[in-house]
Amino acid sequence: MKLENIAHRLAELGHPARLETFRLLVRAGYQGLPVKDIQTHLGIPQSTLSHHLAHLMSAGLISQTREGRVLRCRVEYPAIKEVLDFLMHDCCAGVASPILE
Amino acid sequence: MKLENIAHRLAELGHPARLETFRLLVRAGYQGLPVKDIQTHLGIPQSTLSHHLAHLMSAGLISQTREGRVLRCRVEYPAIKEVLDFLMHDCCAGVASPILE
DNA sequence: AGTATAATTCGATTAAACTAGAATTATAGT
DNA sequence: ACTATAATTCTAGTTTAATCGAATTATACT
Repeated sequence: MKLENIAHRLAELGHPARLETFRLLVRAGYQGLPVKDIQTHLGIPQSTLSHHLAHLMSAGLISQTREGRVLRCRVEYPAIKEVLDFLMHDCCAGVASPILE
Repeated sequence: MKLENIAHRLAELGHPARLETFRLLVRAGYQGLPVKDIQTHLGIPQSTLSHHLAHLMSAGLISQTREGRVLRCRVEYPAIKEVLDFLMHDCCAGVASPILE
């Protein structure tokens, strides 16, 4: 995993609306959430949310599957795991102790 | 720790030059690195790097101490630990297994 | 005092992100 | 076919980030 890709994912998580969305989706687990439900929780316009979801998609942090009229969003766990692995291992190699203390 | 602050830190880490800088500083450990050394590693103009360092400072991710003409930069470990804790616990509460598998 | 080095701040430009209303697409139900 | 709902895409305005040369500040050395 290239540093640029990790930076991209961190940047996409680095917006309050997107981080809140991501947290909601993580808490929703495997079943995920429809876009509408996310919008209800965040209370922002559809077009703005759609734009943020496109950002999270572009970084591979979430996926979407259509179920009739509903688009269901889910966390892409391997993607967030790569980010965590980078921060914990590649990035912090050899100095784990100050992090973990 | 408020979600907005975590988002701010993630956003500041979400730039290749800054993430590379942060990785260098983590690897340098407690002794940190002078700005000059970081600049040599990254190969970008001083003013651009200074701007990125100010960003990392604003998020509390690094600190700087002057030693004569040299400004030494260090990782603020508690700050990055809060980010990791958020991603691992607050954000991923109750669904640790898909992350850890 | 004069010179050199480290690093920031200033200033200006370019590029990208954010926001959201309006229009559009896609699907479901009657 | 018509209507309603879910969601995106279009379009445009505003704001913020990124870049970097030039000027400035701060310190050290001789």
